[in-house]
Amino acid sequence: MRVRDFSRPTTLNPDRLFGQVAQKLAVAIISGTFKAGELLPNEADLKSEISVSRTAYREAVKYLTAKGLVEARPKSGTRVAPRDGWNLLDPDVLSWHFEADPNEKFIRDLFELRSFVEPSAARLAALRRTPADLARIQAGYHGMIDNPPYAEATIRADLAFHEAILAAAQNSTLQCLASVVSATIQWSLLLKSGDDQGFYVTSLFDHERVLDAIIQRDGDLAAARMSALVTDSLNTTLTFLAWAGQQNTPKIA
Amino acid sequence: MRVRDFSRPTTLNPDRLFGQVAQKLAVAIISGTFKAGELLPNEADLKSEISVSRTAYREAVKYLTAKGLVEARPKSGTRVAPRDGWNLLDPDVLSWHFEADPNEKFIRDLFELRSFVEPSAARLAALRRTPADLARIQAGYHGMIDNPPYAEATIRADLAFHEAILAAAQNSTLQCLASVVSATIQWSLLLKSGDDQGFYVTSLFDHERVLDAIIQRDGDLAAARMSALVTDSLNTTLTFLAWAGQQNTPKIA
DNA sequence: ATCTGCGATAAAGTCATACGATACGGACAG
DNA sequence: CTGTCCGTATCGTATGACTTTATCGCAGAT
Repeated sequence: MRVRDFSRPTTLNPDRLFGQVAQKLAVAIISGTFKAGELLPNEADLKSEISVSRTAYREAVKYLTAKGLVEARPKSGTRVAPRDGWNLLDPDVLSWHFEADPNEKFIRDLFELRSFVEPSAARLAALRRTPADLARIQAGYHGMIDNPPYAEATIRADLAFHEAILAAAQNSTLQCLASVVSATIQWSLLLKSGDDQGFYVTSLFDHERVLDAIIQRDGDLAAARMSALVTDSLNTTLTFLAWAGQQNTPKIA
Repeated sequence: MRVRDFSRPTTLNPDRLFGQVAQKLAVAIISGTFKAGELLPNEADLKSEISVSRTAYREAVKYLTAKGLVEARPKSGTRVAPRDGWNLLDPDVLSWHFEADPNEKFIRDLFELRSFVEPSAARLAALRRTPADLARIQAGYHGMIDNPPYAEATIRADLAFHEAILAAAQNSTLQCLASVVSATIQWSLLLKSGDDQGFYVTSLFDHERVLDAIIQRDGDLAAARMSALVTDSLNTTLTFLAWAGQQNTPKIA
């Protein structure tokens, strides 16, 4: 399931060697290749898998430790942490999920969280937006309608639209959830690519209505419309997930 | 402002050397000792501050990199990242904030986010709770009323109460926000310690009403009552913040 | 036979050193 | 004053040795 990831820059640098190792390990953990037990014998993996120095390996492990994926203890080895210890909201962790098979439960959870947060964020954005904020939001919207459906530029504009709304809410912690919103958007676009155009025009209309409410500075309206947008997005995504679930073996965690 | 931190176990191990270095650096960054520019000359800090090997130092930096606090570039040095790049929702990052002076804007932001998320979580908890979930929630509540006000056991029970509700919502991403809820609770308890008892009984009553709604499996009621609980908690905290702001110099970022 | 305690051991943690890559900045020449 | 070049500072990576720690097994005692 290797797919294009349009996430805003994560903290991990894939150019660096340790970054590649971290990514490789992380994807293996998230995919379930490594369960929640003991894992990779340090030196063995070091020498065999990819010839990499202990330094690079250890720094990769530290990176994963910081995100709660693994926990290393002096004697028992480096274990994969239980899933409820992972920082699922971390941009890197979210991004790594795109490299693994879609986890329906997880995607539903993300949408659910988004449905709690983003309408409220839209309300605040309508009330607190600065002229610069509004310009960013409008730029995102225009980027969506000025580009062909499902084009990379369109997706980027979509993400920019939602990020701009979160930024306009003037709440630093809400901005940290931008990666959650980005992730759900990307999942929905990815999963329903090649689908009919009905969903697409609906989505555009939903965005326009949100933008309109924010322009009017109508908080409640913005929240309601953003709520509708998220619901629509979720429904189309679920439609595909249900369809895909019937196709092959439904391996839902 | 060093205070007792009752957070659930973070991923950082303070027993390890690199963990102490990471904590030290992180607090310095969050406190604003290091701004968003160049920072600590590697070797100089290495040799002077605390005699620590390059390995420990580098792994500490990698840990902070993973949380978005710093970004190291091959030549220009290790810079402190701009604040909007920090993973403010990370348990460690939240925890480190307790070591710095209270940042009113940040605390307000945390409460705002909590007010968006926790009522919805309470609604789900009322609808999806298992018997085990309910037992956990009730255990938390009883821990609050069976212990003296502001005792450590009471605070732990308070945190457990809210964590149990988040867990009962059966949404893994909501559980990741438990640290946000914990942080706001601790800020409110910390800031208004030594205050009058009125707030305390109000808080207990708020909790009881939430529990009652969850027992009744009334989602809307649970959401409304949790919303009231958060509002009350925020108001008492703001009361103190405003009062404290008049006392000494209001250095609010 | 079960429990207790101590030591061997394995793995992570830490330290020291070395070399390579790179970007910043200053020196020198035009 | 400007442009080029080289030195240097700093991070990235590699390697080897030593230390700390916690687990496991063995031995002894109850």
